[in-house]
Amino acid sequence: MNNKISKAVISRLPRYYRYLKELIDQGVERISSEELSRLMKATASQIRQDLNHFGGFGQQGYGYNVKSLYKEIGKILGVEEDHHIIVLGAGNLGRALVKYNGFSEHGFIFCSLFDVDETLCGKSVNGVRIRTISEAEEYVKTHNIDIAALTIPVEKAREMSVLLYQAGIRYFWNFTNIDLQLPEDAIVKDVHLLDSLLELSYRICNEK
Amino acid sequence: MNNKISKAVISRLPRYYRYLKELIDQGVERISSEELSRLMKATASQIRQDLNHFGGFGQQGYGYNVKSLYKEIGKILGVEEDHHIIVLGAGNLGRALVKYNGFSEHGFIFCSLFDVDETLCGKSVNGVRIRTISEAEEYVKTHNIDIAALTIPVEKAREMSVLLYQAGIRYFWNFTNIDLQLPEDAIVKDVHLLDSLLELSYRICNEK
DNA sequence: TAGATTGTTAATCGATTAACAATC
DNA sequence: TAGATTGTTAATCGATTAACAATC
Repeated sequence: MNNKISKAVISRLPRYYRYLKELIDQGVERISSEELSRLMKATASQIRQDLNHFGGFGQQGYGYNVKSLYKEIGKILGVEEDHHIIVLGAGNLGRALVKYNGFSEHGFIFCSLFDVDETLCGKSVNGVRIRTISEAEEYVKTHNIDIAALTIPVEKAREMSVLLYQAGIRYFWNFTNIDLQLPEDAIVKDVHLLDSLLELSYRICNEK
Repeated sequence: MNNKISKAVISRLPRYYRYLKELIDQGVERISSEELSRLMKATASQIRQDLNHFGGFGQQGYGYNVKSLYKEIGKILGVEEDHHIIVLGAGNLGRALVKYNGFSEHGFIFCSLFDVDETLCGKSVNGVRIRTISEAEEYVKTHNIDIAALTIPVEKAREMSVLLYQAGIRYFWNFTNIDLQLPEDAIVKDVHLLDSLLELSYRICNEK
């Protein structure tokens, strides 16, 4: 089932997932790749190709059952399992992530915040306790943590990403303005906010 | 100079920009595409191709002057011009964006926050005033706004994106969990946080 | 000049789209 | 069965990489 599915395909799965949810909410029971392609502004061909990487979810002459396809993609994306996250940095962004409640319904659980500021230690944000960053290594060694979200300053991020990798973390959600330097088997998902603003800026300046 | 440069190329420019900044900070004066490729984990070929879309910044036998290349890419990205941003939604994420001071050095200026909660009206976040969301349309018509950042709930985002488009906004920084439905000439840069978490989740579940 | 490295063309690779036989 | 639409193979397109002549 899973022989080297390209990043492009994987990155489209959450989008399918979103559109299917919407269709469920609208009470749509079945949909053809053709109809879905019109909604999503993709080609029907691509949709069928993408889905067939994971199995034959459709039925000739009928299309796809919305509910069951939604469920299948959810399974593929792993929303049926819990994922434990720690957040490095209890600044504005780190706290905003923890306060947002939209992640939990897909199995993402914030376990702890960590900050260099010791005066924050012991406080809680949305029920999630803040610890000092020096406790982070020990914490991931003694808890079942899947993902580390990094919302700390660049220099601290360099240091902590390596330290957390050594402690066993392999999945990173990186909000810092650098590329993490980690071994090949670390999976880093970057959210480079400044980069995305700069892309907008490029479009503003070059495409009047 | 500017005949249809692909999105892939444009999306790499901020990254070049970051690495060049770092090299400047380290006091590096010149760099070859070969050296840079090792740093950035790209091919030297790609770097030379990419840069040559915008002009011959290098010199045979020498390489690229770090400072001047940084400056040139900055110009291309438009960091020498100011960009005015409004933020729809004064929730945790909206406030975090406004409070983060790392954008201003590249010309990004937050002009106003807007929220449905009228009790917030008149307050300020990091010196940026909060207004009621019903004032947003009038505000963009009477001020020089380039970018609208959306950090509001889905239903409100659908409504407000159309309204802002009609008021003249063409550039959107979208943090909501939907794809905006706007005419072709609207440029939307999505920051789909849940999508990126789901990609991580996929990797966790499918690549042990 | 010789060496280094670019700018640029050509080759390769991978991803997207088109086409159609299979089948519900 | 006939019509619709998938699953899948083949064709196309675009992006990446390799190669090398140009040139500093």
